[in-house]
Amino acid sequence: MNFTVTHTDGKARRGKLTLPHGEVDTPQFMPVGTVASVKAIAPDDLRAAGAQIVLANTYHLLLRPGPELVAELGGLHRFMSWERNVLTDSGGFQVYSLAEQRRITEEGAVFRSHLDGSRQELTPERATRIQLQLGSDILMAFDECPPSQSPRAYHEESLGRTTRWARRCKETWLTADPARAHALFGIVQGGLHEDLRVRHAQEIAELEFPGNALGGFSVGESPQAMWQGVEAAAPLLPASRPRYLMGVGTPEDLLRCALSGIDLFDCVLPTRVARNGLLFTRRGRLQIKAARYARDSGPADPECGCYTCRTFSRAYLRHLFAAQELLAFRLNSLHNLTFYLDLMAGLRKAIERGEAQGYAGRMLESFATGE
RNA sequence: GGAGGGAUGCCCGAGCGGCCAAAGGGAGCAGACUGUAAAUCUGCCGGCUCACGCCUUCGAAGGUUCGAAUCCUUCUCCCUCCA
Repeated sequence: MNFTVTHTDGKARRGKLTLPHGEVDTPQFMPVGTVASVKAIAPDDLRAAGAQIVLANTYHLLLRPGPELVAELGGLHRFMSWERNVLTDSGGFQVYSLAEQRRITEEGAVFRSHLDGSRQELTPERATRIQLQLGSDILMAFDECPPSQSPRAYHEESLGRTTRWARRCKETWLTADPARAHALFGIVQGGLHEDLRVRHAQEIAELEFPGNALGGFSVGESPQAMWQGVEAAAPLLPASRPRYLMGVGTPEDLLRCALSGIDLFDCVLPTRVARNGLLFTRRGRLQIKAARYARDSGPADPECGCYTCRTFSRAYLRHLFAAQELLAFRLNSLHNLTFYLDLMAGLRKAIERGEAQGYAGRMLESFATGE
């Protein structure tokens, strides 16, 4: 893996990340394909939207279809017919999202499968090996992601463990992948406690991962608190390596956090809300199911060049959604992903020209106009 | 022609003397969604009112009762069976 920052503009960075399955221009957004599929979207659509890397999930693929099967069929890329890059989350987020059915020990986390109730265990070693089996381009360290409102004492306890887990992930990675064909990213936690973030960022930086991530944001705190936390934490991550803000966020979040020096983002938001009838546009959020669009012959976003906006009216998209037609999921998802990826592309250009602030400001203002 | 069953809010459908402006669905309307347990969830959904509350509703008309969607009478319409 190679990462080069080609331009900086304030704290914002324009970079190029070279991975086994192609280059990734940063700042970049990674669509989420948890179970080796970006819901409702085929690889053709992903390419058309401009995606360079997608995210998949260790926990989900462990349960089904199993890493051995994926490996047997040639790895994740071949299995899902996606020849560009894949980042896999370690299952650390499921430590948070499946809190009621899991137990954490020093060794790792024991889950109750949400599919069949069976007992599943993820340890740093196992999570790392599974990601290597999947053939991921970027593996994530196995971490614990506590809710932001957890007591400080809990965060402290958790951080120590996450660091020890990170060390174990690294050892497993270096042993199993001595050539470092796959990259492993460390994850910095610490909630909204700035001193804890500082401490943990140091611990993780010392392990010298090829890239680093901020975890534990957008897990219950206000957007303002998140922006502030990210602004403070981003500079703590080594400047020469990619910085990945996990699980964030809204278009506004991406702009603000990229200005703070974040290079990579992922979020289920654009695809999930697409399936619930919400479209992101340059004029803000558009509830496509709203009655006011029943006779609207215009495109969802007049400035968008995606297949959905080039081809269909708001009235038709509203009809598809109301009729629960499956095409609605694809068209809405394709649009939202295109919007996110275009937003990042625009920001990259702006950084190159030293106009990142202006670009972000104009976009944020535009989002607020509505319609 | 005879016997029985039924008519409830936009639709379907519970209710069978007071706790009923009336369960539950659906439709409609509005909103939420941030490393996906999500084609999920939440709220509103007779009228007036910010609200307390008031008004008008359960096929129609009349009656019984302190009180009726619920009981009685007549009428209208629908369904099933027999001829």
